[in-house]
Amino acid sequence: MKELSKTYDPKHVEDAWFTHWEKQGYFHSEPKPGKPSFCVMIPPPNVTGMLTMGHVLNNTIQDILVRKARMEGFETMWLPGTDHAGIATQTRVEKFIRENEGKTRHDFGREAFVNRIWEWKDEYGGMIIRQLRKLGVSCDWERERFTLDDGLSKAVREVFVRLYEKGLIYKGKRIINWCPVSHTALSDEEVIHQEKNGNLWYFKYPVKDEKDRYLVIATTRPETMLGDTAVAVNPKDERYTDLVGKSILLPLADREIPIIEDSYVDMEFGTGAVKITPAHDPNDYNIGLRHKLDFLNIMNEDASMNENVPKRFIGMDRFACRKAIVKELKALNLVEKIEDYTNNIGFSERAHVPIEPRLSEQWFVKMEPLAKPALEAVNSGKIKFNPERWVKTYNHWLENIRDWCISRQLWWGHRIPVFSCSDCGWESAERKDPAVCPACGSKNIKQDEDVLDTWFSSWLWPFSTLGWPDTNENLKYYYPTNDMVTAPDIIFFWVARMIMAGYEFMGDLPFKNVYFTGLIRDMQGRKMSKSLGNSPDPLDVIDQYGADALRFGMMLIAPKGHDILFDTSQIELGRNFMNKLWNASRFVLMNIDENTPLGELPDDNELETPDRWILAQLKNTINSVNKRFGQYRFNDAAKNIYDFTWSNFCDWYIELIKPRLYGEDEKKKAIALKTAVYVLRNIVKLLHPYAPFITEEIWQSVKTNKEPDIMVADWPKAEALTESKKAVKDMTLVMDVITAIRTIRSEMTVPPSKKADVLIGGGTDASRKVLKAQHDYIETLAKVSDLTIAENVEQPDLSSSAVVGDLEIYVSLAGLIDVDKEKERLEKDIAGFEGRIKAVSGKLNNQNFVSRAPGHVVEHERKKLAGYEETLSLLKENYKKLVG
RNA sequence: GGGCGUUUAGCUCAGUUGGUUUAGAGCACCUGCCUUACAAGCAGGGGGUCGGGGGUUCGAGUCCCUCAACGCCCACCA
Repeated sequence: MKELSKTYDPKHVEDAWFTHWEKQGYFHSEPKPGKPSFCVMIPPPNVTGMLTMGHVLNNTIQDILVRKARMEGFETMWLPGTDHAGIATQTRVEKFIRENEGKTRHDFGREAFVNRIWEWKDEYGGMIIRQLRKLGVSCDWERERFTLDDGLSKAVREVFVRLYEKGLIYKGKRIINWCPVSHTALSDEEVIHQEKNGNLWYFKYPVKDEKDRYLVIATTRPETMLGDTAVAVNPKDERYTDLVGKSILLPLADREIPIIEDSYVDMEFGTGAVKITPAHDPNDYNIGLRHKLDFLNIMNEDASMNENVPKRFIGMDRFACRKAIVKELKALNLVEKIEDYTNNIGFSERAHVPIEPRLSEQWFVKMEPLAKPALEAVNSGKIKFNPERWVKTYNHWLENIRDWCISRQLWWGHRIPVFSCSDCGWESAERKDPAVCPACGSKNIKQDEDVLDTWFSSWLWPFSTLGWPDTNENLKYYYPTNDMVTAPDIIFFWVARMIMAGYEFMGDLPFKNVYFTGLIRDMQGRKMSKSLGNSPDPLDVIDQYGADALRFGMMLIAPKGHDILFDTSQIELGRNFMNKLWNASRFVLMNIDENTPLGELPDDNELETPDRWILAQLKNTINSVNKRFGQYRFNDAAKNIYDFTWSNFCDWYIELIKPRLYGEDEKKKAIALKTAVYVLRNIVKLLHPYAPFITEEIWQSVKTNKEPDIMVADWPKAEALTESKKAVKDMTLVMDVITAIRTIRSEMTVPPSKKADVLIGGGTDASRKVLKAQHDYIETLAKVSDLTIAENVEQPDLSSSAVVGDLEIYVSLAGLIDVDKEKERLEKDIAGFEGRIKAVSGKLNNQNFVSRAPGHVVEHERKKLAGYEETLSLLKENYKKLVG
């Protein structure tokens, strides 16, 4: 027997087990040809990241999948790692250096600065991985990877060169999304569109050689007017036909620009005349191309005005310049009106400032050829999405895919492996840095300055982490992986691209299932964010309630694929459950000794009805849990385990076996104990994926010496158990009777200390036989002093009555009966059954129902009605007796 | 402008292919209990007609249409 504290204290348990598991090597996996594998790749968190509730949800789900697979006998490998997160990390370290040393990255130069980031990474990076361990996640920690480590860098380079050689990577001068804070290009996916209240300014542009004639244009971005190189109208717009071909004298800039026609222009919007700024707007850029306009760049990298604008504006920030321009135009009486206007503004995902469309030379991946097999894989069901509805989103993006801007003007990342020769003009992507120009032998070669988008390494994650491009055992054994668990907000960034890369480079799918989690929000439905301060620190929650409670509580409130409104108080449910389980275990352990056989089921003929009942319920629970897992319904499976443990095992079964445990009959006691231990062993196994620590702790006390730790033990088998339909039916009756007596006692406020005499009459020979056989349980659980069960019983004078089916129950209440209360009770019951009878007979009186509904449904309703009527008549009889 | 999701008890949510009771759970609430596993607990109770409207069906919270509210995603109208 083991001494256990009255309240479960996770702190004393969790870290120790994690250390133990790691020491035992349970986390590690090696290919075992012949044995089925189960592999999950962690979505690598940013190396700068800290653990959030979102990570808790995501990684708990992965750990549940992985731990269950491990127990089911798969060779299970969950590969952890971090992402170098180009912009986020570089920005972070720049800030660090600025704050600590007052320097900028330019004070160091590229190489020294990158070295500083590596130093920073070694010291502060990957915090999140250490935090994840507190959660108990069972990653193969020996296989931790980093998107910028040597192996992955090799994969990135190989992929770049292959795509380059295939003609799928090209360099082009385009309008791209420019982040004026990070000074780099961004992909379309890194731009967040937000509706903002702004203005629509109507400016009067003077027409050249036409006195007092103006063309009024509407704009949301006055500052770009300094870069206008045309004004466009729709060719069908008769209002302006006579102006086409004429020129505008652009105010402030004092330039002459043409008035052109283009069908892109919407006649309905604004004035139907549009200022064209080809270097600062994607649409204007296209018009500029069509009409061979000048591309006048008027901004610096930080979105301040450059030397292409009149002197007084040079150096101004774009928004300051906007104000200045409006002011000057107003002074010139060239502002016709200003309207309120709501428009969509693109913000930089990382720096949270409006992006600036900028014309620059960048590298792109041609995506369309890659999209085809990726679309096919998901639509044919080879790769399954859970929930399935995300397929639509996925398809829409892939069907309208645009080329991917992969170059970033940063220092932290994989440098683009393109080299060029300044002597002969040779340029090529190379697997190895060339020493001299392969074309002319010159030493004047240099590498492209840019680095690659972070996602250019992430999209290779499922196979680059396994050693690709080198063929090896790991790749052969673990690829394709099984489940990918991620949030839907990176379906484009990552999921779609991984599928494309999987097919392009491995010729096969990267994973078989994708599970999209919901987002964690606060109780007001707001996203959790640092600035709102509404994101609890998971480590605090773990400290307060324990990792198991956090994991289980989180899973209980996380329905499949839906957002979660999270509040820390909800974790109390998890904590309470852990404590409940702990105490149930304590109870069992207090009663067993060294001689109690563990893991054995008593002989079938020795079992009593409650034993058969709990084992049948256990069977149902195992089956149901397995089914829910198959559907990725982790919350439902958690609920199954919770209900079985709390309601069936604790509330009923433990109470039911107390008479045997406290009785004199050693054999009966042993059978009850064996069964209880058996059930408890299965409970902790079922719960282990959710709550690894407490289940391991309890398991140690109920496992045999030969059995391994729970983390590597066998998953419960439902086949080992029988359905025992009769036992379930009988116990249901017994429990109903007990509940009915308890209800009377409670409503009549009989003190728990006071036992009452109970008479049960009516029913069938069979049902009375069942009750007689189980009378001990009724007496104990309903606190009955004298129990009489007979076909005909006489209602005692001072008693309260209830009806269970066709059984009448009388609880003797001498001195406690309150006639008014009793009347009220019976009236309520009678009304209840009258309501039911009305509903059912309504159905049965409907000829259409009787003739058209399936026979078994009608039959069922008939049986219901008969039962209700019997109950009702008994209730009425009792009521009559009561009121005289 | 397109697409998606949500709307069930005071709160947070279940309700899987339409037919087991008059729709369930946790929290909150009310009553009674420190009953030797557990007061982070035990026993009992009250509370919703399932966003509005229409339809299909013998039968709908569960399918269809429509309206409304909230939320999310995508989209180059200045």
